[in-house]
Amino acid sequence: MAVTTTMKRIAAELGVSITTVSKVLNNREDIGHATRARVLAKVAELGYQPNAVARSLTLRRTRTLGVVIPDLMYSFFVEVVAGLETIASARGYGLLLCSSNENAAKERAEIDLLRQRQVDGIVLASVNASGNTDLLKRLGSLGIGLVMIDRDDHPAVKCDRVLTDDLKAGRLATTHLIGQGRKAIAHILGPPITHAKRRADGYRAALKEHGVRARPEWIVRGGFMEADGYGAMKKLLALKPRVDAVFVANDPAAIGAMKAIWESGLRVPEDVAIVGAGDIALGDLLRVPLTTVGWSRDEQGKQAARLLLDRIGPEPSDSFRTVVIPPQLIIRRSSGGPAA
Amino acid sequence: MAVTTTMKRIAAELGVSITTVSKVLNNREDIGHATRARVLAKVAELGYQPNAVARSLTLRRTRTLGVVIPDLMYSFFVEVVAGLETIASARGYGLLLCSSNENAAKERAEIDLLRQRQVDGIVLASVNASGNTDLLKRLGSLGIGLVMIDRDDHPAVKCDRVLTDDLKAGRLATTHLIGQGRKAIAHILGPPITHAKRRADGYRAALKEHGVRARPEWIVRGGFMEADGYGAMKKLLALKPRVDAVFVANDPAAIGAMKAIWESGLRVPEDVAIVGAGDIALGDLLRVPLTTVGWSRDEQGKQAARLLLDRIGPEPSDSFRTVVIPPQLIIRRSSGGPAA
DNA sequence: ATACTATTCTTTACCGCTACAGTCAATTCA
DNA sequence: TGAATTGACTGTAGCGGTAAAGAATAGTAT
Repeated sequence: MAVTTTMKRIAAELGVSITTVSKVLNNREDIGHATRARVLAKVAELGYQPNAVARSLTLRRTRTLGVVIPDLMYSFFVEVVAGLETIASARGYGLLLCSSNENAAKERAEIDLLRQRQVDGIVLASVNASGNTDLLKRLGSLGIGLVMIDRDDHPAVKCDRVLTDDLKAGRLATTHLIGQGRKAIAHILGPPITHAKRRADGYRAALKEHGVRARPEWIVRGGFMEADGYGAMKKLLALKPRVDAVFVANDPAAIGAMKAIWESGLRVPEDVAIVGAGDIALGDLLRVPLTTVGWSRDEQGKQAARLLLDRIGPEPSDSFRTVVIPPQLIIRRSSGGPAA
Repeated sequence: MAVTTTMKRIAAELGVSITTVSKVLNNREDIGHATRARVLAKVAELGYQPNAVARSLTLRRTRTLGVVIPDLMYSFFVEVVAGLETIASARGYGLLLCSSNENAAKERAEIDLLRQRQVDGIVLASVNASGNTDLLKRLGSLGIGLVMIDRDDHPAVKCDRVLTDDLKAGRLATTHLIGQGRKAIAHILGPPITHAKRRADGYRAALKEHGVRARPEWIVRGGFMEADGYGAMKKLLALKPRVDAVFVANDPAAIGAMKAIWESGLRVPEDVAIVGAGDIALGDLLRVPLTTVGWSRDEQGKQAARLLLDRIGPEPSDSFRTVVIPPQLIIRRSSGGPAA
C-alpha cells in the first residue's frame, strides 16, 4: 500500500502546522492568502482526500444514514431507496443498506450494527411489531434519528413517519371493483402488520358504504409475496359460488393470484377481476396489466430523507411529523378496466 | 443525548484499565477468569456497543464495501446487490450504496467519497469507459479492493471481475430466432459499452455461422432504457421489407420495442419476434412473456462479494480472477416460443 | 533463598482529524 | 509610548479504540 496522504504529511512538507491545513480545508477565515494557496496547491499535488473515518470520530457524526428494509428483491423498497439516495447524495450523505429479510431478529442485528457504525439516522421499514420496539425507542436518546417508512407498527415509538393512507387505498380499490359491477368481492390479506390490516379495513369500509355483502370466507390470509397470493387464490378458487373479484393486499401477491387463476383455466378480468396495491414497476407491462392502487415511492423516499436530515440537522423540529403520501387508483385491464 | 457507553466508562466503573476491557471484548487470552466475567457483566449491564468508527480508525479497515451501480430503478443491479448483501452481511460487512446515474462524473465523485470513507473494497458496475480509468487503477495502491461487475470496460484496470459471456448471450438469442425460422433478424444495439458490443458481436457471429443475411440498416442504435428500445423499434418498423425478428440488447429496451410494435398495430411474436437479454424480474408476467437470455444476478452478486472479500482478506490471491456467469436462453412467448 | 518464568494486568503511543486556547508580531488607539 | 486589538498561525487535548511493550504478582526450578 502506498503512503497515505494525510494532513500531517501536507503540513510537514509545507512546514506549517496540521491545524493550519485543517483550517484551509474547512474554509476558516483566519488563514492568510499566501498560505491558503500553498496548502491548496499541495493538496492538489498529492491528491489528498480527507479521511472521513477520522473526521467522523472527532465530529461525532458520520454523514451516513442507515437503511433497513425487509426485502431487496421486489422493486417497492428499492424505488424508495432510489428516492432516498437522490436526496441523501445531494446533501453529502451516504447510505448504508441492510436487508432484514422480514425477520425481526435480523432487523435487530442490523440496527445494532448501524448503531455501532454510528450512523446519524436510520430509515426503517420495520418488520412485524413486537420485538424491536424497545430498541427503536432507545435510538433517539442515542442521538440517532429515525424515520419509519411504509409501515406503521410500533405506535409507541416517537419518530417521523412517511406513510400511505392504506385505509383509503383499500377503499379506492374495493370501490372501483364495486363500480365495475362485481358482486362477490374477496380480499387476500397481507401479513399481520398494521399496514396490511388497514387495507383490509378499507376493503370492509367500502363494502359497507355501498351495502355490498361479503362472506367471511372471502377474506383469506395471504402475505406480501407472490407465493402467498398464489396460495390464497387457490383457496378462494375452491369456494363454491365463485368470487368474481379480488382485492389483493399488494402487487406481487396479486401477480401470484393471477397465476393461480390462469392455472385453473379462468380468465382475468372476465372471470375474476384483480386489483393489487403498490404499483410496482412493470405492472403495466404484465400479460394482463394490473389495476392497482399506487403512490410515489420516489416521493416517499425523498420525503423520508428530508424528514430525517431535518431531524438530525442543526435545529430539528420539536415535534414528530407524519407525512402521508396520497394513494391513487391506477386502472388497467385486470379489473375489467376501461374496456369492460 | 444520553451518556454514551464507552470502554472508558466500563473501565472506570470497574477500576480496571481500558486495555483490559478491550482485551476481554476481543477475546484475548491474557485476562483472568474473574476479571473477564466482571467486564462482561458490566458490558451487558450498560448495553455497551463498540464504536465501529473508532475501531476503523485504528485498525485501518471499516468492514464496509462500497457499491456503485448506474441505476437503482431497473431490477438488474438491485438483484445483484441483493446477492452481495447476503454474503457481505453474513461476513459482517456493510454495504455503502451509491448510484452513478450512468454519469461518469457522478461515478467519479461517488468513488472518491467511498475512498474518503475508507471502504475496504468497491463493487463497481462502471459507466462507459474513458474518464475514470486512472482513478480505478489507483484504487489498488490505496489499499482498496475492486471488483467490476457486469461491465467489461476499463481493460487496463487490474482487478477481479464477474461478467457474463455476452458474446454467447448474443449468439444464443440470435441462433434461437434463426431456429424459429425467422429470416429478417434485426438488432437493437445497447449503449456504446463493451458489454453491449459483445452482444452485437454474438448476433453477427450467429448470423454468419448459419449463413443468414442481414442488412446493415437492421442494426440500429438503441440503448438500455425502455425509451431507447421504443425509439429504435420505431425506426426499424419504418423500413420497407419489414424485419420479422429483433434481438434487443436488454430487456427494458425489449419491452420498449414491444410497445412500439403494438402501437403500430402489429403483433408479437406473430409479426415480429422479440428476444431480450438480462431476464429481469416479472419478464415472465408481461403481456407477452419475454424470451430472453438470462443469468443469475444473485450468483453474480455473491461471486462478486466472495472475490472482493477474498482479495481484501488476510491472504489475497496474487492473480486477478474473472468469473464468468454462464448465460442461458429462457424461451417464452415473445420469440414465437414453444407454441410457434 | 535466588533467579527464572508465567500470568495478568497497566502504561504509553498512535490512528487522522478538529476544537479550543494560546502565541507572537504588527497595528491601532489613547 | 505603552496598552489593547487584530491577524495569522501553532500546540495540545481528545474523539474511542487497539497494539506493543512494560510492570507486578505468583509459581517454579535450582
